[in-house]
Amino acid sequence: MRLSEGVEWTVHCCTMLAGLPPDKAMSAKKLAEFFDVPPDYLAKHMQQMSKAGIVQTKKGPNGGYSLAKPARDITLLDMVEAIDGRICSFKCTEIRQRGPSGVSPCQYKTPCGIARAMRKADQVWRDELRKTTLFDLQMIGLTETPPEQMNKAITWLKGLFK
Amino acid sequence: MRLSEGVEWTVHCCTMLAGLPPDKAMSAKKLAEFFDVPPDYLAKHMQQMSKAGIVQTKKGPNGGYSLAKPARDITLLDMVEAIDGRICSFKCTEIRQRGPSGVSPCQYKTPCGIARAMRKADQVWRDELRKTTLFDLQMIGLTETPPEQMNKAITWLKGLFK
DNA sequence: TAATAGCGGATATATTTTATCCGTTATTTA
DNA sequence: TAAATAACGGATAAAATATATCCGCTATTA
Repeated sequence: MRLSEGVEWTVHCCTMLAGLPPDKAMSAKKLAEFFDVPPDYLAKHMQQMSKAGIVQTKKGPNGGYSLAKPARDITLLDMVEAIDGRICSFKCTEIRQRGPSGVSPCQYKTPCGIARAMRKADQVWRDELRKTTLFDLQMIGLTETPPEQMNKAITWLKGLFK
Repeated sequence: MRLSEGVEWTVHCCTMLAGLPPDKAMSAKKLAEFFDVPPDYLAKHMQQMSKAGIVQTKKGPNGGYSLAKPARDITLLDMVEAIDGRICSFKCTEIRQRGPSGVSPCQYKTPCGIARAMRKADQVWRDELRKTTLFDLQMIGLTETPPEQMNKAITWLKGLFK
C-alpha cells in the first residue's frame, strides 16, 4: 500500500511552480535538475498533471509548466489523484460469492460490510487530503525552508531566467 | 496504492472464525476451500495473522485457526496492519535535500509540509479502520448474508465438523 | 531555421505481489 | 506407536506493477 514516488515529485514541483514569478514557466528538465530526479520520468508525471488540469504547458524555448489555476484552488488530493488515480485502495473481489456457499449474484443487495468499511476509510483519507491546498504547502515552504537553502534556490532560479 | 488481496481474504476468514462454535478451529486448507482462494498463499497470510496475535493455531488433525481474542477486541485496522504493515502510505525521500539548493541535513528541523499532510491523512485512514471491529463485521454478515447462502454455509460447516 | 519543449507510444528494467513447493515440527486419532 | 493432519519457515517461480529511457512528432520561440 504505497503511493507512487511520482506523487512526492510532482507535489514538490507544483510547490515550486507556485513560487515562480507570474507568466514564467519551468521545463520538466529544469524541474528534474532542481530536485535531482530522472528528467524523462518526471516529464511523464508532469504530463499527467497537465491532463488533470492542474498545470498548463507552453511549448518551445522558455516554455514549460506553470500552474493552471490559483494555488488556493489546487488541493493535495487533486495532485495525488492526478498521479495515483481515484480508485479505492481496497479492491473487493466479492469472494463471498465464490466457493461452496456462494449464491446467484443478484441475491447480494449491498456491498459487503468489509468493502463498505474500507471505502469509508478511503473516503476520510481523501477528505483529509482535500483539506490541504497547494497554497498551504507553499506557505509552509516559505516559513520553514532553511534560510541557506532559500538563498541557494533563489540564486539558482535567477540563473534560470537570465 | 492498493491493499494486498490478502487483506480481503484474511478479514473474511476472521469473520468466518468469529462465527465458529467455541473450541473449534478451521485449517487454512478448509478456509481456502470455503472462499475458493489458493490454499498455500492463504496459509502464508494466516501465518501473519497468527504472528500478529489475532488468531491462535493448533497443529494436527482437527487443528487450524481460531480467534486469539474476542471479536470485539479485534479491529479492522489490526487485520489490515497484520498483512500490510504499519508504514505510512507516503514515503518521503527528502527530495528537498537533493539538487542544487540542498543544504546540510541538520538544517532541516521538521519533516516537510507535504510529508506531514500525507502522514495526517494516513493517520485518519487508520483511525477510521480502528472504528470497525470484527464483531461489527460479524453482525453485518449475520444480518445481510442472503438466507440461501447462510443455509449453504451452515450445511457445509456441519459436514466439516462431522 | 535551429533549438527548445511538451506529448504519445514503444520498450526496457526493477521491484513487488502473487503463488507454489518442500522439509520440519507438533499433535491427534486410529 | 504409526499414519495422517496441520502450522511454520525458507526457497523459488511467475505475474503484475512501478520505474525509467528513448524516439519521433508537433508547436513555439529566438
